[in-house]
Amino acid sequence: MNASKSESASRPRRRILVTSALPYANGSIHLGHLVEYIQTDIWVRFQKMQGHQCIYVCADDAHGTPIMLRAQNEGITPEELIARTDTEHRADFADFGIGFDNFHSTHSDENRELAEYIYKGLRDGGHIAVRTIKQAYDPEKEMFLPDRFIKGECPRCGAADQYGDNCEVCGATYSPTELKNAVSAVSGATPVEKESEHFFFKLGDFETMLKEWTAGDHTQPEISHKLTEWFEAGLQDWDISRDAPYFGFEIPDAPGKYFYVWLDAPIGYMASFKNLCSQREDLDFDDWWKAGSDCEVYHFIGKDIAYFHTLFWPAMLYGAGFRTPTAVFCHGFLTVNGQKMSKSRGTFIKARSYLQQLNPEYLRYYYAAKLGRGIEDLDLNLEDFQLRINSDLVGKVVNIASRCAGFIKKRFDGQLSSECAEPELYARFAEARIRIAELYEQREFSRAVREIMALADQANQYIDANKPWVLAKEDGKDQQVQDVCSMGLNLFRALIAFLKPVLPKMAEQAEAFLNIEALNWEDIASPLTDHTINKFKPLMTRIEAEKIDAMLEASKEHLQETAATTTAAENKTAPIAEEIEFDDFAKIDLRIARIIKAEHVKGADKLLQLTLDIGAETRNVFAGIKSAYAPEDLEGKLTVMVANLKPRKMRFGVSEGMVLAAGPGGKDLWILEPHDGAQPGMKVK
RNA sequence: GGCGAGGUAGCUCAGCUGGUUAGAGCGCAGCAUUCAUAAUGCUGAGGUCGGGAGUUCAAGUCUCCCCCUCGCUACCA
Repeated sequence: MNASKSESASRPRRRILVTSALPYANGSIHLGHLVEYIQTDIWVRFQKMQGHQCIYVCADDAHGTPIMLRAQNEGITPEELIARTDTEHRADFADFGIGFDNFHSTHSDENRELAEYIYKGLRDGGHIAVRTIKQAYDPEKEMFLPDRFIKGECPRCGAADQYGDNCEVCGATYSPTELKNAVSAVSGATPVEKESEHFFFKLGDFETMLKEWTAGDHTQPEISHKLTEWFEAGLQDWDISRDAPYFGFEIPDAPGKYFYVWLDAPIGYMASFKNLCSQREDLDFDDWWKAGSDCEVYHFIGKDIAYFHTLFWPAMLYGAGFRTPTAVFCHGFLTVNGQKMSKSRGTFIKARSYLQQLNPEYLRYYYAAKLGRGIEDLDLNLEDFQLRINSDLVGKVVNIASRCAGFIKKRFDGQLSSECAEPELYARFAEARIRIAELYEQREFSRAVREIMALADQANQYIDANKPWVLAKEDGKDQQVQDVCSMGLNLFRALIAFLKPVLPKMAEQAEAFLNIEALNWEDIASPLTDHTINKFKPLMTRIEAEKIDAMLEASKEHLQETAATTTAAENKTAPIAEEIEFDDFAKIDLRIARIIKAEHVKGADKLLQLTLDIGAETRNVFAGIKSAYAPEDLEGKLTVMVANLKPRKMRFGVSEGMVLAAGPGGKDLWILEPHDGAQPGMKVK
């Protein structure tokens, strides 16, 4: 013990600030978010166990148009909305054992001050440009509309209900002004074009600095490749202002202009830390954030927001005279059972839905068992999840304590042997702490877990080879029984310490069982001897398949509610088109068609090629319904087509008409099907 | 289409700069065991390493072509 303390004291104590990306205050935390928070939390807990000063901060990302509008829809203020979300987020994180040192909000005084300070620094440095741009404007609501709040018909394919930037049906990209019959998704009014002055951050000013920074091992190799690509494409000015009304911070000396949410979001990392500094004597904000600080700053993020964190963010900090991040660590996305999370399959699982059925530490372990330092996507295979937890944690690790504790408690009154029976075996475990620590440090959690489980196997093999249950029946073997079981418990203690960053709650229970102080990494250097333990209680129970099923089922139900509400909202925002004469309608020749063949189109993302029988002839039609239908599900079915639509040459061939479908797009798309009795070729009127 | 990341036993994944019969865990089969939350131990069966061609004495590992998956991006009524 003493030796280990001096050893740890001899290493320099690092000062490390760690962040996870800020969750948006407009929605619930789900299992995808948790990959990042769990990854970060494990790393932070590991650093703390090493004796370093490691500070983990986060905050809700509370600004922006979606939050403003959602609050309006609910008839509450944005402040009320974000306060409610804050409570929910904090509870979810706490229940998953995410141990933030501080969780703050971007809608805070600290963040306002810092955002203004950074902005002024950039402005005074000549890095802000002002230009007038044209933008869609809702005259009724009197606000500028982000692209995703404008809906209309796709200028190319005519699909209804498409967003302002691209068509989900045909994939066309365009500007919102090109949409036909465009309406504001906010009020239903027709948007008009209006000019406005916007502020731009001149990212290009920082090209040299950024190239140096990104070359300096601050990002993973995969991201560094991506950055090269971005540099080649050229660094564009970044639009950082939005016009009132907007929920955010007003820009200094620019009434009616607000910081774009993505400007003040990363500043929220600093703001949260600053808020913590105000509560703690031992932390000095400038010490950590001044240029050239020797403290370390790490951002854990998803690969989708790498651009913000590896270009905008370092440039902003540098331009305003602050230090830049030590490193930005990206991770991949979560898939469930090998596919993107899906609401209809019930695999879009909220943190709370999980917690209602399962122990959060199961998920922490499973993620740890699959996380590495790369940016590959991580798959939560639920069957594998169940088997893995039951086998590794319950069957191997916890079982070691379970099979030793009874002997020690009953026959030796909870007393461990005064000497370590197998010093060589213990030394193997003790020495492993160096290797495992290095793996944690490198964020190679999956490798660390593999090492730990290999040790757990050794512990079980040891017990099996020495068979205390046999010795216990023989006279005069008491000492051996005590020695073997004490040894087993010491190996268990080491395993628990190794797993503690991953399983903090189970570690705490194990510490109570072993009757010891909170374990630190170096405690593993020597075993427990002459020590009294407490009664053993099961530390973890097996996962039952029913729990997983219940979680999926609950997540499915959840979808139905949200689907109903969004459909209602869309009906409201899609007004009936202009009145027409019967003659206008009669021009359209609609026919019953039988889909005699349906197949994928090579190279097309959204199209299916249909061969339609309309009685007298067959037609070749391309339909943008691949996202909603599999070809084999369509063949043989009847539907309705526009038979006299002028043939259109497409990249993949000529389309001789179109089939009719309803729905917003994506998976939610339904083609029309006549009642039984209709025959191919019949006219629809 | 471009760029990036992948495609290794039923499942989840290791395999660094090319070098003995391709590995682990889980699952499966058989045996042993009963201290332990039916947990543990031993043994075993499973792979032409996405496909093809090439470089090499030697390729899962390098080169080229193709197929598939995921992401970003563009295009496609």
